[in-house]
Amino acid sequence: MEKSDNFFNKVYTIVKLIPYGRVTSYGAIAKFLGAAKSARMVGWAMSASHNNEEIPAHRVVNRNGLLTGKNHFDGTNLMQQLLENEGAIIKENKIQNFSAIFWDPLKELTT
DNA sequence: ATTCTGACGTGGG
DNA sequence: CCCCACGCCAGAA
Repeated sequence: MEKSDNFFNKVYTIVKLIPYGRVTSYGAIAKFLGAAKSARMVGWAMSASHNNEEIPAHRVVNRNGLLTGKNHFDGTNLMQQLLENEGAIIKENKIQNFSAIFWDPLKELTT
């Protein structure tokens, strides 16, 4: 049934490529896929990733470094704990050192 | 078909 | 950095 969900596959690939202790934003992935205007679709695909393989969705946050999707995880602060476990500083669902651990596929993945 | 909402982004203040 | 308004694409009611 893999009609043309190529978009999803790409998102999963990028997220799975995110190194340990690193995070990226939906917009960065969306732009990398050429759908910068559809950053929402990235998050939408992420919701589907929940049913797919083990995708480190906790490493994907919005451009503000805010854990917008933490509400979609199993627990209440599961996403935050995972990120903190990787060395991220989170306060009130916000990554303090976001700019420090930010991983841009357009910059790091492509050269 | 119409309307709302949503794991978002950008621009202006 | 935070808040407000608008734009975008897709799915659900």
